[in-house]
Amino acid sequence: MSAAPTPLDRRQRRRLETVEEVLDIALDIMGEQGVAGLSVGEVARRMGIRPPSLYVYFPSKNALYDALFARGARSLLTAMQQVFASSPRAAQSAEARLLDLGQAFARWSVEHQAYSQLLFWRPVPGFVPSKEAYAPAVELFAHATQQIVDLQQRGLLRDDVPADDIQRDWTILIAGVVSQQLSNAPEESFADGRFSQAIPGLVRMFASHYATPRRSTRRTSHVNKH
Amino acid sequence: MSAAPTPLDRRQRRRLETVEEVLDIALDIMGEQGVAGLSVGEVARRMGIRPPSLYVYFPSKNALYDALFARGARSLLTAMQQVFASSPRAAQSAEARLLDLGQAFARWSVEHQAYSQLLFWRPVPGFVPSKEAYAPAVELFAHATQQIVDLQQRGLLRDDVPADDIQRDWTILIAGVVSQQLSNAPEESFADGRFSQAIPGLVRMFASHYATPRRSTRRTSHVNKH
DNA sequence: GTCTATATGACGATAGAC
DNA sequence: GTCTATCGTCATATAGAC
Repeated sequence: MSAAPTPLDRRQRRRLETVEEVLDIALDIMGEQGVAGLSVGEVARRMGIRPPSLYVYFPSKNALYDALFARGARSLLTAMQQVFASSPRAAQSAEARLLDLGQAFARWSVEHQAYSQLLFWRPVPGFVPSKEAYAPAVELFAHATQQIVDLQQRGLLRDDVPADDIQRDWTILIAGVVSQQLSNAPEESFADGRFSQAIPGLVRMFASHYATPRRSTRRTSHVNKH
Repeated sequence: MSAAPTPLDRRQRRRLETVEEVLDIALDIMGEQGVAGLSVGEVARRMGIRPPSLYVYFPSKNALYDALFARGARSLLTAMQQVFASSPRAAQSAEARLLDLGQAFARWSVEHQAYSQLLFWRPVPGFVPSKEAYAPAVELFAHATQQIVDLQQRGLLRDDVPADDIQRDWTILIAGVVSQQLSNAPEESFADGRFSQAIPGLVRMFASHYATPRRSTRRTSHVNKH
């Protein structure tokens, strides 16, 4: 649908290039001033044009935010799909698999902080992402659910707990790492970050907690969580 | 120092009342429009005065944010001190104690979302809280460290892992719950929230992971976390 | 078709009258 | 302590040059 086979003429190609340039510059500004610090005038200033000219490409500032949201969501989805596709059905433990997934997510978040804040928090008053911009995030969530189900079906995660519940706790864990790192140590790299370094230990804790119980082991109930 | 014994005269008392009214209204606006959506003009409008009149009480919009930050941090500290002081040295398990602490923190965060966003995230471009405004948060962090150390000294948490490391993982867990709830389900109450309801299970996982190991149990290493 | 020039109304902030 | 008047900047809209 969106991948139209019709070749783009010069004008359309030039227009797309300009749109990309606007988005690149907007991303720079958000990185410097904070997500809510983006201003249309500043984008125009850096491009050497007047603010009204930008309205040829984006009908409003929120439309610009929406394009940035869509771009960020696609970037994150692409980054995670690398991991989803890696070592398919390999004899990887739940812990190793979850570690790959969690680190990829946290790494992208730390290395794309402006996108992260726009995607995960609500920093811009009045801006709500459109359904189209949000679509890659929905797809990513579905892929992540499937990863949990896969691990359950391979007997690497307990299957007497709904995948949704495991995923909820998993997202809490990773969101916590990202939230703490971005809030308290945004200048630390992923490799050096105090909070990103906690991921292996946390994943080990998580994988142990949701491991398939050994047969005939009397376990403390997981039922009364609700 | 700050609790001056000098009685306030009428003028000073009236001034403080006005300051409190400004802060109350500002909090309302942040709740409706988002933290970055606060505007000096809107505060003045709701008070029935002109915007310049507010500059008698706050020299800038960021000073207003700073007062709100300080107020929020004091409110959170007070809420948590209720829990710190409760059942002192009681024969409470680590899990029960951590559950009380985590739920109190998350409850306050969910029930004071505007403060939470201001305190935990960075939604206002150019605003950095002053040292004085930040002080209650520093004190809260120190209290929380002491809670971990207490549990270690009472033999309820393993003491072969630095309290700082345990606290880091603990803050990640609670920050994750709060972050997910505020981002994805801000309208759900603490009691009904999909993410706040995950706290008991997560605390059980956490308390088990950091429980004092039974004697002569060969355990998977906690050392190679660094 | 894409830009410039220009205008409107809101914002944060300041100066000075009362 | 509150006001009016004012400034510079912002997002946004429109008219018209090329």
